[in-house]
Amino acid sequence: MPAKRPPVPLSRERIIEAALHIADTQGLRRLTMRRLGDALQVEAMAVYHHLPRGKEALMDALAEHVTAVHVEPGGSWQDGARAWCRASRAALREHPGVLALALTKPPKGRGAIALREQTDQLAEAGLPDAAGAVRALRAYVFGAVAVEVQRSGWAEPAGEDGEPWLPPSRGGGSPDADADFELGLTALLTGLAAR
Amino acid sequence: MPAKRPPVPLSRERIIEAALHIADTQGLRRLTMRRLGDALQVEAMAVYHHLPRGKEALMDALAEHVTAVHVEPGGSWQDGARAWCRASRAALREHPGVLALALTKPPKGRGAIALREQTDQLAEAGLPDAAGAVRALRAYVFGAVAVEVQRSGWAEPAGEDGEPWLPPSRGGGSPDADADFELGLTALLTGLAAR
DNA sequence: ACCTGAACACCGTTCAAGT
DNA sequence: ACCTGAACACCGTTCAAGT
Repeated sequence: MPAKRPPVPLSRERIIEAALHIADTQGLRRLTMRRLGDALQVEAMAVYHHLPRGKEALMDALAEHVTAVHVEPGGSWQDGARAWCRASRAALREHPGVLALALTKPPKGRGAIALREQTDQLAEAGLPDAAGAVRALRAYVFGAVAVEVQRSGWAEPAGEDGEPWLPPSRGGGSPDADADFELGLTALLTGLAAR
Repeated sequence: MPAKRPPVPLSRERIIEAALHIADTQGLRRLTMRRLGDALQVEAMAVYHHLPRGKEALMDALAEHVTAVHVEPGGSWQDGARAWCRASRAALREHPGVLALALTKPPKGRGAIALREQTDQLAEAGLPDAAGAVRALRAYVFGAVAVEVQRSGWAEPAGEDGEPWLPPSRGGGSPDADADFELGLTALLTGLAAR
């Protein structure tokens, strides 16, 4: 006979993981404290012990999770910028259910830190206006992913009534979306170099 | 003594207008059928008569409102594209409360029509891959506005407890945001011409 | 320290009923 | 045709209580 209490205790990580799964799978509007509790085999109120500000804290944590991207420093600033943009795109695409939060919530916590880190790395690699560049790169990635995810048909009725959604394709994007992204990214880097 | 019934009858337009005001002013999460009813001096249930699919239809209508942008056809395709991007940016900036919907919901209804119209206008003006161009332009505008609105501090606690929010600045953006937008737009148009 | 149960105010939506 | 009132299932959050 199984124990009534969850075998592994609750944690911030497990809560976020479960929340991401619900959002990606059923949509943000169906991510509910009670449903989240169910998924974790716990009463909804247990979540408040790990995320004291409740649902608002959960939303912040989700945006942070998908937005706090790091890459190794080496190489030219172009290499660094390219790697960071690719990684950011991948992170956002992986969790379309919380894209609205990522595009909309101002960076906080680990997300804000990652931003400063990337700015420093680009400056270190010799780029003059690193802050402006990070702004432009972020805007590029945001726009590209927003259009990609819109076109992927995510966020639509999901068939008749809440049946789960299949990710657009395994391990990356459709080849033309990838090519578009790389093309625009190269153009943007050229533009930034000419500033 | 005032009449109990609203002097001017409910309509789709008035509902959308009131909903935009609530979303821009208090945030999307506080846009509630009941609050919407209050703002319109009507019971919440009256809204369903004008938007049969209820809140889902309301969300669609809001995204549509802020997304269905038209400009006059004349001039080079560059002129047309530039005008359309400026108008789209202005429309999105005007209603930061529903930006998440606009960036996230696939175009439907008048929004989808406006997209086709703009594609046709660019093709008519001599641009080879007009569909790809509209995709790129849309991505550019989306990303730019997302970063702008994030930086404007909208969507934050709004002070202590739900006090209203002041638009970033009257009649347009901060001058450097405008300059950044124009700079990137010019670069993008150059890139599209070289395809 | 960590989780539960009951409670409260609020939410979306339905449906029959009013005018 | 247009709106209301009452009702239902569900939601976020609190708080005292259990272990």
